[in-house]
Amino acid sequence: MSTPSTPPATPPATPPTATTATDDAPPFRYTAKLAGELEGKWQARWAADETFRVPNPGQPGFDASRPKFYCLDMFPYPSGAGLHVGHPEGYTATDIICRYKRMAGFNVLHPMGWDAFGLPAEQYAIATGVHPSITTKDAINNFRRQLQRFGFCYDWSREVGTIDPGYYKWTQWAFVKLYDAWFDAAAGKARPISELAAAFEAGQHPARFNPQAAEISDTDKARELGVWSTLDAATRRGVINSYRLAYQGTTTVNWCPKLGTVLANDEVIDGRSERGGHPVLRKPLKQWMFRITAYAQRLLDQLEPLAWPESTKTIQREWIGKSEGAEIEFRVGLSGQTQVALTVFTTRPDTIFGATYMVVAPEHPLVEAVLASPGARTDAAKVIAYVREARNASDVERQESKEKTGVDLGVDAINPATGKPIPVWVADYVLMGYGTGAIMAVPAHDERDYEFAKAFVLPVVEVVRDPAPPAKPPACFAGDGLAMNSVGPDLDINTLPTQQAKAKVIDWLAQTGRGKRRINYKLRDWTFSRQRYWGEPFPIVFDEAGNHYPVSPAALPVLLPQLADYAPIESDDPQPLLAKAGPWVRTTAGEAGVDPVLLAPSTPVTRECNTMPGSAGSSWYFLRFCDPANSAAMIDPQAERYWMAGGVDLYLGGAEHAVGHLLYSRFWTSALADLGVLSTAEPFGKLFHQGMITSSAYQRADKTIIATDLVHEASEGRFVERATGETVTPIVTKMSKRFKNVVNPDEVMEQFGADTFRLYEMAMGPLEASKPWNTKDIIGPFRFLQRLWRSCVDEATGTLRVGEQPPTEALSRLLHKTIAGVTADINAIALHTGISKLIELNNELTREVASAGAAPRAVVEVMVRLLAPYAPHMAEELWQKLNQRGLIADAPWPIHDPAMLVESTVEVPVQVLGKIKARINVPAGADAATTEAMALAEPAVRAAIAGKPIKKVIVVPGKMVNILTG
RNA sequence: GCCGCUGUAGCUCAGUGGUAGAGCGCAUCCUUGGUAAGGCUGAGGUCGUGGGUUCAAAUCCCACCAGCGGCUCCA
Repeated sequence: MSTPSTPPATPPATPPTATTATDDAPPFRYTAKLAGELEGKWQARWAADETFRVPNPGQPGFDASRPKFYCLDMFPYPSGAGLHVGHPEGYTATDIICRYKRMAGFNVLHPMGWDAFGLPAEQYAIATGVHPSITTKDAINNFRRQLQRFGFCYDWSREVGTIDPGYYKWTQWAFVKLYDAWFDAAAGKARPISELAAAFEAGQHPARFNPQAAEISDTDKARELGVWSTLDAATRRGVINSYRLAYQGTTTVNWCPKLGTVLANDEVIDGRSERGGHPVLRKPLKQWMFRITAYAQRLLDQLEPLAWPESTKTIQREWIGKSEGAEIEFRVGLSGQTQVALTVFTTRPDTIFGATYMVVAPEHPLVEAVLASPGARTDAAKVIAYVREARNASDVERQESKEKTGVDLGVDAINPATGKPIPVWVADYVLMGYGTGAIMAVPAHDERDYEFAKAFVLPVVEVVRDPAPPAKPPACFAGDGLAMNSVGPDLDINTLPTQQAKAKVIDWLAQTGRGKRRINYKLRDWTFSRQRYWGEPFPIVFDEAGNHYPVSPAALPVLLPQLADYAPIESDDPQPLLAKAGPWVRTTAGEAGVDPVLLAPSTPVTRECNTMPGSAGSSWYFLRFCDPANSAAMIDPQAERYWMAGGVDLYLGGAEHAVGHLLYSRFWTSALADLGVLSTAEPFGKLFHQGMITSSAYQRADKTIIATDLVHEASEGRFVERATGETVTPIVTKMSKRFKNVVNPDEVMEQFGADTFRLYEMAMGPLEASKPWNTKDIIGPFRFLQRLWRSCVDEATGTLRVGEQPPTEALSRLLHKTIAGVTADINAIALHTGISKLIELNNELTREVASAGAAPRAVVEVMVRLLAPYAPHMAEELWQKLNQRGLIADAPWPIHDPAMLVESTVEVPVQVLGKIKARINVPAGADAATTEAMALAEPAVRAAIAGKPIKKVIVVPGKMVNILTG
């Protein structure tokens, strides 16, 4: 027997009169209009109450008894086009998780900010003259408005933007911190540069250039410098600089003339810029670089325990690209008696007896040495022509053909193992940027060397035997095996397995001074200069001799100067745009804020005119969210220790940042932790990638994609291009303005409301999968919300329609099953299956409403809380109607009763010879004998057995019975 | 070429050895003062293909096919 509920405590002020559907709809049906009203109402309430503001330790209202949960979204670049439907996918997921965590009793840090430096605003400025800060701020305001429309539970009091001077002050500060630091290989961590200088002074550290420095030549590295105090100032400065984590190096960079800037390797795809697809050239340029390579091993080791997708960890490992092997020195004879050393890196020192020739990269210094002092066979003209052509080739051209090309340098090296001469070639399949830029070629056991040897008819000597050769042995065996043909004057590794052979060769190399064990990494130092305007200025000035000095922390930030125009400087050589700001560029040490101890205040200096790349501000923003307004420090240590303990608890964003942003952030965090700024070296304890939301488009026969508005459906399922009449194939692909298949979230919310939008995007499929947007499917989640609303609310009066009667046993069981399921699903980030469970619960509830006349209050009070993370606005409204105090956002998360999950009887299928013949209901927990007896008593089973002898009966209690007959 | 992921109803996806499921779509009927709607009922599946293991395979193993993503001369 149900009792009518009391009227709601707070009836809506004005009943909705119209709907998008019809004017005849009941006044309190859940329509887009009603949804919009509820959503506005609750968003205003959350904002007014500062519901989602979370205090730091030590601040009023901080509850130390609650565990912390730091949930971070990758902050967006606020483009002028506004949000697309891909943004809210991840943001909705984290919002659901954060709302659940709040209800489950956590202190939740869930911030949002803006990655706002970047090229698009600057290109707009070039075209229109509008300052990038204006367009960027407009875009930010639009993004914020759109995000707030979704009802996300961000703590907006913590909002930061990388373009705020109060923010980039600390980006610059971090740069100086790394500039004033070196990596102590012995300690395995970064230390202040002053400690290195002191160690040099005290003679505790040998006075020499950093042997790991990429920017220092081998000859400088080999120099014995002697006693530190006897060195001249320039040498000492050069030595110190070679250790700094931020240094100036002249490297071949990816110069994009069209964008007027240098790009990082991960910003270049197939020789073209990731942004815009413009051609990229390789040019030598003096750049600020970060010595991230010093951290290669740390970045590998620290990666292991992280709760990241295994695929992303693999990508990072491969990007760092550790390979273990040996460095081997070969003597090369030039003209006359001249000999030079040629050092190679190899992972297969065990194949040294099979090294029948050598190859150097076109950029290798040996090429110049040979041309200066040619051998008897040297064809200088041919070498020069080849090297010139190879050097001028862009990356695209080099990759176009894998045909092996090369030229004999006409000189010989001595294979140290055999003592025999082998020719030295130059070829572009050897890359200057990897290892030493030179290889010993072992054509019998390396595919590339084999192809080259085949093309130029060079000898192939087998030195490794495949212990288990396949039926069709390949021409070239690159695996591990047993050494053969490997005896020389003073080394014999015959019959040794590859691993042992490697060890023995390395020992021999070390003993005879011809080489040593070496670990090589693919990872390169991080190019940190850009020649653009809209980025952080470097806190660096140069004296007239070109020496660099940091701006002292007290003088930060170095503000961006105003420019009259933002067009790139027309020049064959890369030129930074800030060079246009003459009066800003030419200043004095005192005005720039250089420490007077370093440089007298009156000294004329010029400022660094490059700016930092977009990845500067994003390498540490997760730290600033912990303490966004601090003007005295990058981050308060207490706040950092609290929120960053174990790293961010959940970091959600696209997989496209697997190596760029995620690696850079790890490097900054590790280095800043080494230097005592942070307590945690790894920024992101748990990482999750959401999939891309795709959309439909059409593809021509030649695989090009055509915009949706240029196609029509000629007949059922057949699509043709209007202009040509050519048949096109419907496909799913990423959303793009070009394909005219972009969905605007504002319009969707206008039609259905934010709760429906959130539900739809989550119900599309697993968060990590890429999923096509189907506008016609949105009605599904909308109807679910409508039905749920109707289960609880009288559509004619808007009053609650719940009864105080106890729920039926079945509904009660389902309710507890749903609590357990939804909770487990949220914890597992399986948000789509959680929605299904809520739909099923509501379906059962609808049946109960139909029979009893009202929904049991006990069920509704739980169901609404389960709904709250997904559809927070409707949940708040129903919570209020249920006459509950306070916000549902602060309500406790329901806990299920495990006893209610135990079924009293279970249905068990009975198979005869593996085919299901009947289903029987047995008491839960019935043993095998009972189950078997019940199965054999079932008439349909007896019929299937048909009197045949029973050979065996398999019973899995509670699961199934299988009867095998003879 | 290498690595990874995916392949289940028309569509999008759950289901990790033991009864093939959900939402949307589709069909039938009901309601026609809830109607760009609600409800009832239903159809629809060689679980990519082939082999193997097992009493039993969508699920485990092997091979192959297709699609998607990443890397790509890394010595």
